[in-house]
Amino acid sequence: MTTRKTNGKTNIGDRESRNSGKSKSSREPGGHGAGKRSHHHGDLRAALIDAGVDLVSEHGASALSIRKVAARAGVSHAAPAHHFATLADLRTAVIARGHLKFAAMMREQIELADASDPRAMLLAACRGYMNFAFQNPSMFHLMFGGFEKSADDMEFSRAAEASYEILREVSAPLLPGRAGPEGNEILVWSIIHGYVGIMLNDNSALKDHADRAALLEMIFPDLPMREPG
Amino acid sequence: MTTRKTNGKTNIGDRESRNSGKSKSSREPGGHGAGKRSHHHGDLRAALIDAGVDLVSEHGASALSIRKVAARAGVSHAAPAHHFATLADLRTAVIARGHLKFAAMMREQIELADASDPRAMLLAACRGYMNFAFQNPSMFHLMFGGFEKSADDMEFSRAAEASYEILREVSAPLLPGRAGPEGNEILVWSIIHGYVGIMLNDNSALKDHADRAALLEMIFPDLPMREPG
DNA sequence: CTGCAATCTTGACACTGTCAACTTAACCTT
DNA sequence: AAGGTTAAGTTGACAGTGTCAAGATTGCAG
Repeated sequence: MTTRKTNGKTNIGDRESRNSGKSKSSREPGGHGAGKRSHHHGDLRAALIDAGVDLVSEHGASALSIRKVAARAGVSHAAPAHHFATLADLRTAVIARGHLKFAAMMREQIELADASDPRAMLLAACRGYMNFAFQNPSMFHLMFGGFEKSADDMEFSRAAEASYEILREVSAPLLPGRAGPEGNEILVWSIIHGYVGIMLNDNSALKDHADRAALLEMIFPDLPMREPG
Repeated sequence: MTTRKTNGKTNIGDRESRNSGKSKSSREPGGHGAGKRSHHHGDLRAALIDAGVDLVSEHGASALSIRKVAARAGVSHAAPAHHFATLADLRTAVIARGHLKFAAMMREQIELADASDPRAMLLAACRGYMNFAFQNPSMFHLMFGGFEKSADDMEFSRAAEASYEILREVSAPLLPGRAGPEGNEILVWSIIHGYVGIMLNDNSALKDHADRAALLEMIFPDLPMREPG
């Protein structure tokens, strides 16, 4: 039986918030570089991604839908097709956006750390990793939960690569162990990725480890690192 | 434009494979224990889960659908409702089935290992873990990819707990390090879970590590273990 | 100013989960 | 055994989904 929502939210397609507040007649169609921002809507592609990010954050990874982002952006259900041919394309763009924030949150912590202390740098990156995952669990699931992505999205590829590059950087000072340089990088990566994945999967017994920042330091083994200098 | 399937498979609802081969009049309604196996169909609940497992294996974690498992079991689209009230319930049952195989594959490897060598036992469990994940990637995603589950499913809870118990067992001989006994258990778990998760997420550079069994031994740090006795 | 191409709209189709009402079959009571 | 209750199956409907097709609108290029 469980609980059922009888039929909430019938007011999906409320238009009228089309160009709210933005510049209406001062469109300044000049350069401005990357954005398409040409026709009716100000910048629909970006608005759809924004809506998608919110949607995922509010209702989970599998709540991302073409029709809902269209409604949120105030356009018809078929409008997104001109920017994202399939749902996977939209999803990939949203994931790319997620990777930007993911990388930003890691860099944020890294810049607070002592740059001359490789271990502090590594732990800082992992702290940023965890902060992102626990503050955006749905986005994390969307990014790493095995959803289909359009492989040819360059924006996504670059954003994802930027994230991985950070982990490569902080793993670089590790002295190669049995597994070689690449092996240690994978090790660090596996630990933090696996730890977060487990914690997000509501696994009862381990969930109540409140002080994750402290646990982070403890959970890492004594990886051999180069001397600072 | 990507590739599109014009409109394949219109023959969804082919009935006629209702009781194919099974005992038709010799239903033997006696004890036989757990199964409900009472009315029209032989054992619809199990058949639906079977179909669900196949469906996930063939078309991915998000291809699991009530109507498709119903069609595969040869019943109407609303028949599953009497066994699984919602899609999340069906999904949870399929995941429970996955955990059974997951645990079995770990135990399979453990029993091949030298029981007096704790490290061999731990590596064996992890080998089974990896075997399951790489042979059933879609099921792995379904199990750990953040899909909604019905929390009150006892069959699932027991199956999942059985899996975790195996990891606890093989982690037990670890000597407590900085993180304490529980910390080391989480560490082992994180490494294998994270490694598999990363490998399944087609992350370019690391994908071509062919010999995973060999890498498995290398990637583990030198965790302190009790002497065999 | 005329065409064109990009953008957005409406409409349709097949598919989905879920609910409601109905039919049927198995069991339980008398 | 007859009858009633209920579980297990059916058809039908509804809202919501991705996606395609065709028409309308807009801004820019010629």
